[in-house]
Amino acid sequence: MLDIKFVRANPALVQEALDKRGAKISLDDFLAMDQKRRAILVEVEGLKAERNRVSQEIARLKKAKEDAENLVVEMRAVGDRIKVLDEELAAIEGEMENVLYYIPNIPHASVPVGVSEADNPVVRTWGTPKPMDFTPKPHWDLGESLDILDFQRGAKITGARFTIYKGLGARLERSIINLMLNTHTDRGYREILPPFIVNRQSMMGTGQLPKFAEDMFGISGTEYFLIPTAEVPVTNMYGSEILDGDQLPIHHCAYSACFRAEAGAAGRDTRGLIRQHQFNKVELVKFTKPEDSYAELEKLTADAEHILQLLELPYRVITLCTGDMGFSSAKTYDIEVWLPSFETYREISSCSNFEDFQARRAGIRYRSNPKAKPEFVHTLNGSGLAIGRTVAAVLENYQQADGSVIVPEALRPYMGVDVIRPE
RNA sequence: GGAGAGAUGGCCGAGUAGGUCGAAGGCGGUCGCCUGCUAAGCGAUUACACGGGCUUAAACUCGUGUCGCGGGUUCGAAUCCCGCUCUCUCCGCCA
Repeated sequence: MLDIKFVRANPALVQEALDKRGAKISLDDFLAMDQKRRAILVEVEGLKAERNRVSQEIARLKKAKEDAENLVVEMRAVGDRIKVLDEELAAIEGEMENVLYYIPNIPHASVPVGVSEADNPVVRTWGTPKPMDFTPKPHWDLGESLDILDFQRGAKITGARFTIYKGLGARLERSIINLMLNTHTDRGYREILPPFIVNRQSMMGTGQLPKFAEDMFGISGTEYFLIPTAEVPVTNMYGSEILDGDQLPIHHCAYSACFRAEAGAAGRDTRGLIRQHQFNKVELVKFTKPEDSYAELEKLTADAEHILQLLELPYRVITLCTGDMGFSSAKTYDIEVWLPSFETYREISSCSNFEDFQARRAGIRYRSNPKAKPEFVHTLNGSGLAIGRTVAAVLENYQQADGSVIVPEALRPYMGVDVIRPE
């Protein structure tokens, strides 16, 4: 959510930012509502001030056993008028809030202007795909022939885009989770295991709601939602709090299952682990002072990359252009891992600086010193990494001509085996 | 799930036969004083949001709102009424 004072003071700048994003929102109506709101506020507050003053006068008169009936009658009328104005005010504030909640973040000045993923520049590339003297199989074929992934039965017990991991497949998923959590905690992130279900307010806080309700799994009969990412519970942990400046930066890592309805994505990546309604992810979340957030974004991205380096998986980093960025983000790097069967790089992590966009929605503030006024923190997060896609990348990049898969060095202590063969 | 108790400022804790209470007192914090150092002591100060005025801005100042959340009664609500949420205790159930 943007600062209404900032919007008021810089309407042209905000409008330009919205246009660059391709957001079809006009601020004119909003600014007109803002003006009306303040006019009503001035009137109603004046009336309330009068009522407060006269009410004290009534108290004084009654104590002195004098007649106050005239004033009471007068204030009754004032009270009626206040009630009417308060209702008008609530209506207009509701409308404004509704607009404000649907306005995306303003892109950082360093974000390239563009309309689609085709305009995302590559920042750097790490590693080179291993040459293969055979045709690489897609991970779903490998998973099925090794009997470690079961898409058929996953669909039977739940539905499409739900997968069962078996044997060393389950072990691989768990090993990757542990490798990531151990690595990140060693590098200064405090581990969190959050609830996988959150309330509506948390979903508002990080920006999934109200705009993207159709992408979420809500729990019928309740106001609860399955989390689409650990970002939601972990970021909202400090909602409505004022932190001490010396607590910052806060670095958290968190494993969670993630649940996404992604109604609009049907038809893409229908096979394999790439696009599931339920997947596992280790998330990195940071709370920083505003002046540090962009340096922290670089470090966070590097921490996510570090996992791919440990696994020796080739990847590249791209900057999302203005037209391709997520709703809440001010700047996003995507990390894309090489998938041989796709003959391309696919997203495995998304690292974003939200600046104060989420902090304002969720009410996460800090004091730079004990006497300072509270300011909004900056929040950042990134996948560190998506587990299912990492499994896919490991299977595909480490496959051999005979259909077996070599276990990457870094995972062997967790896996207990060097090679995955049909059992 | 059933029964009961509770929710006040950073923390503890007063305040309910409605009236000058944003809220006593204590602790903690900050600033100043004092003091070989430390400890102790003395004084002052110490919520947040929104809006008006002033201003480049801040500071300042005025006002409004906030005593879990939302609504109601009333000239006036921390105090009365209704709904909700959360916490605690006991019972039941349960991994």
